[in-house]
Amino acid sequence: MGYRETFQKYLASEQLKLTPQREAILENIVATHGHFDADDVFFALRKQGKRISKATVYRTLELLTAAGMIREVDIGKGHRAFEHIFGRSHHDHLVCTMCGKVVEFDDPLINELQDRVCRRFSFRPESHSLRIRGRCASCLKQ
Amino acid sequence: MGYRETFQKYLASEQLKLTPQREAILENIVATHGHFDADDVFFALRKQGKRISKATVYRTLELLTAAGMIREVDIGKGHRAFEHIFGRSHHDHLVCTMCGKVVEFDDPLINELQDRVCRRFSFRPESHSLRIRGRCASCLKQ
DNA sequence: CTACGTGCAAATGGTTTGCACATAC
DNA sequence: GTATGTGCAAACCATTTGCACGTAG
Repeated sequence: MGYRETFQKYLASEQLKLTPQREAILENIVATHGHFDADDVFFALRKQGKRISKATVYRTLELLTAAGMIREVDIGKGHRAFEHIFGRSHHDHLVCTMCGKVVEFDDPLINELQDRVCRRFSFRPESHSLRIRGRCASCLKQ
Repeated sequence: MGYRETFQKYLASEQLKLTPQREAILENIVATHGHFDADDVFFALRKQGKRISKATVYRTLELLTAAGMIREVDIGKGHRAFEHIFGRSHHDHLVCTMCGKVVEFDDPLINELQDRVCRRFSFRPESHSLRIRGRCASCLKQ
């Protein structure tokens, strides 16, 4: 099932409507590699000449999160950033403290750890977010 | 070396002064178990009858972070939270998505994972923050 | 038709800043 | 004495909200 259908289905299930704005925001997000924030989406659509407001962008990001189509990531900035989830496997982030470069990685050890910790404290795991900070190779050279 | 000395030493090294406000903030923080934010510190000191402003609290939290005496933690709220580091070993957080309860844990696997990932991408690790979200035992019962 | 959605502008709320006065060193 | 620090109020800035108008279903 494509992302348009997924969104459409979610909207229908909540008695919500599919509007040109919501479609445009979704298309923009799917085309985005890596992270984005509300401003990115807003300005990208404005540049395309779309009629859109920031309020709508914020409201739609909320919907897409609820629909499980995007997820909030914390890279450690002052404002919220997201990434889309379609066809993307789980991953965590490695962030360079000098240049800000973000590398995505996936290591099975994290699941083992998550399960072990949850067992220990009788939690039922839902998700995790791991951010490793360090200095990347090229910054180390300087 | 006690925390007062550590702070004093840091301040001196930066040509900064030790003021009653900075002392009071530090004392309050050290006495705090778990997480706190700027407001917590501000109101606690006001309640003690101390003369203090939020601006000073924010400025001092900045200093204490730079001094490596407190660290910002992200529990996933809309605002910044901190925890003090004195005599506390490293740990990560398990957060209940229903009641908000936060459990601290430490599992050596995380270091292994951090090293492995950093080796793979040629980073020099500095720190990490891991947050596992799930449902705690008592919320599961309901 | 009518409930839901939108843009706009104003409100929010945590955090930061400019400034005149106060004070640690 | 003088550089630094403080409180206050105003400024900031991302995000949220109220409202009158627009529109998908």
